[in-house]
Amino acid sequence: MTISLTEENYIKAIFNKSNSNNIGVSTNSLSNHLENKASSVTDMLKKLADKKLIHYKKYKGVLLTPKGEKIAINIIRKHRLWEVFLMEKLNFSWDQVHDIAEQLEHIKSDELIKRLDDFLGKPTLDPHGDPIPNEKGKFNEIKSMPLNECKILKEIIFIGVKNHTISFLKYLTSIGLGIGDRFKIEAINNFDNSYQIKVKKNNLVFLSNDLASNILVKIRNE
Amino acid sequence: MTISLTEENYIKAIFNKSNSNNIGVSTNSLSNHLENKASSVTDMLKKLADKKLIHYKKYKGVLLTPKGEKIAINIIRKHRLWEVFLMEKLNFSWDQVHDIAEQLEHIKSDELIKRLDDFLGKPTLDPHGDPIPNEKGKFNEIKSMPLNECKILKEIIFIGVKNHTISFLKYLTSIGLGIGDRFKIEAINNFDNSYQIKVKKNNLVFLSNDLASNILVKIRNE
DNA sequence: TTAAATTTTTAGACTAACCTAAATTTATTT
DNA sequence: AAATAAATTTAGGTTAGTCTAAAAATTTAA
Repeated sequence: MTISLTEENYIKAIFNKSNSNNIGVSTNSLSNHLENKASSVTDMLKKLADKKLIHYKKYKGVLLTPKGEKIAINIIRKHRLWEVFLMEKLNFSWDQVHDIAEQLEHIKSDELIKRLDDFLGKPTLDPHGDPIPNEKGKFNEIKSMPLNECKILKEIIFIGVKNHTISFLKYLTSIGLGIGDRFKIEAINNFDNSYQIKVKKNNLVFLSNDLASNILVKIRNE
Repeated sequence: MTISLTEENYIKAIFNKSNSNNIGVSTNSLSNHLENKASSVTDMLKKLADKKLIHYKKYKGVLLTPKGEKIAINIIRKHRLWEVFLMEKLNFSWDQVHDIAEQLEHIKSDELIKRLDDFLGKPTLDPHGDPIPNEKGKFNEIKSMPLNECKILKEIIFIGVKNHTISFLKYLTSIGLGIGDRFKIEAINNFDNSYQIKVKKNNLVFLSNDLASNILVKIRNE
């Protein structure tokens, strides 16, 4: 069974919009995410259901079947491996890699991905701090938390972001924050729950609570 | 102006089928090459002509405009750079790279190709010995000749192939011949113009004249 | 140089993926 | 619980790229 590029994009969108609770993904949310009309989504959902890639009941939203999920995870694996390649080997900055990886993720060759994975040293995290599933589709979850859930003045490691927009990534770069960086929470302002942090030898940086909620961190030595 | 993947493949096909003489490429030869029907080719030729990518007169065959040629050469550049990547960095063998490069060549990002080129050390030949055009579309031609035009018993360097079929490439590999290898013409049999060559310390290898005509070589120290 | 063969184009259809507008179902208010 | 609003689906069209079958142009051969 062949899966078209468009079908792959729908499957990926359904995966990304799925919550851990088993609520079906709505037609409208897919339509927004894919930037097309709800009626187009309905058409495609019927097609994907025929192919047994999704569970679909009219008006009731949609969930991936195990088969569909396997495909989704494989696309994500490819996307993230290519992102690592683009940053580590071609020196792209982390805000440039997404659009290119969006194209590369559709290249069809299992052998290519196996060799790319080896070439990159079998990475488990992509440049945005997101986990890269292994060949079997297993994610190596690392326990992380949004920065705004840290209520103690401690040394922190920045391991990922929740918000993947380019403007956000550029902003982090501008204040000197990159994946893997260590920083210290110097103060938490109790009037608005904003943060003051110190990255290496840089000056204090002010982060709103909202901003902090989009930064994923791990507490050192844990 | 956006150019679809299908349009890119037609442009590439027209480029490949164009002779140095200015004879237009026929509808049928494109139809054979692209493995679709002549009527489909006609439809697409009209579209490409509207976009000023080809010169097309009904029943008279087709030639690329400078604009079309530029696009063709850029696709070829991308294809060959990816082939180098696949062989040099991912250790694919030369008979495996073509199909994957056929997909990668359509990835759209000038910045990606610039950086890939740097990463590979700005190569001028691909793994099949074909020249890689530079950013400006200029081919760095090297003078080569088919082996069957060498009539002297000399040291030779194998720099490319004319026949790119996988079976041929595999055959060459099986007799120990790879791009860049040096070998010596030990004998030319005048009854059938077949060749006997010696690759490094290997035994003598017999090559029919037909086979020799598909092997491109350069005479050493020239 | 006319007839036959071949090549190419036209005409009309099909599928995938999209659209708009209208109809239907589900959710929210009052 | 009925009325209204929102979400979703259906119906009918569009475009890109393909197809088959028939018509037209070109080439080859007698």
